[in-house]
Amino acid sequence: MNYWLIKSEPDVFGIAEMKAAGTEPWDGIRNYQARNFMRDEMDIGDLALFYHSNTKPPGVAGIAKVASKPYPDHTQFDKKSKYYDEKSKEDNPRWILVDFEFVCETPNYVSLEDLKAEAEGKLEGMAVLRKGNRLSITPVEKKHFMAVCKMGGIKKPNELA
DNA sequence: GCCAACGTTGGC
DNA sequence: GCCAACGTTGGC
Repeated sequence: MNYWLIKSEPDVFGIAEMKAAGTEPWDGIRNYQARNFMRDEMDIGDLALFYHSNTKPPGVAGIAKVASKPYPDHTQFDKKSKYYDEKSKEDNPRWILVDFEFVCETPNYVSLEDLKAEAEGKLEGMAVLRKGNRLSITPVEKKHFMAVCKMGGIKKPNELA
């Protein structure tokens, strides 16, 4: 069981859309490190902090969980998609994703500012707090995941899975 | 809208 | 395989 943080822009696909969709292929990831996490390290049932980026204020808005094994991102073959990748071949797809399933919204929104306030406390070392971090998927330590859940008002994060 | 950080591309 | 140019992310 691993824990993650996934970023999404709420103007494009936020926790509300995630809730409405139920399950959603996490497509459009075009970064090898992020792809490798999905392809190599995620398992069904892994939990993720759903983070709103590029918004005011940025922060954790909910929880999602991995709902599929890794499989090719169909948008890479779709010429009409902005994620189309002409260098990717169907018999050797470059971009791999997993589905995420809505779990819950956090009763309290945990802003980046709130997270930063614990950067030298209970969230010390958390990837999203490191300067210059742009990675859209990062691993999260269990203790950090639990701490963020508590900050978000989730009383029993152990029972989410 | 700015810009720092940093990943990717492509010439050599 | 180096590295300059370029593009993107994402906080501010």
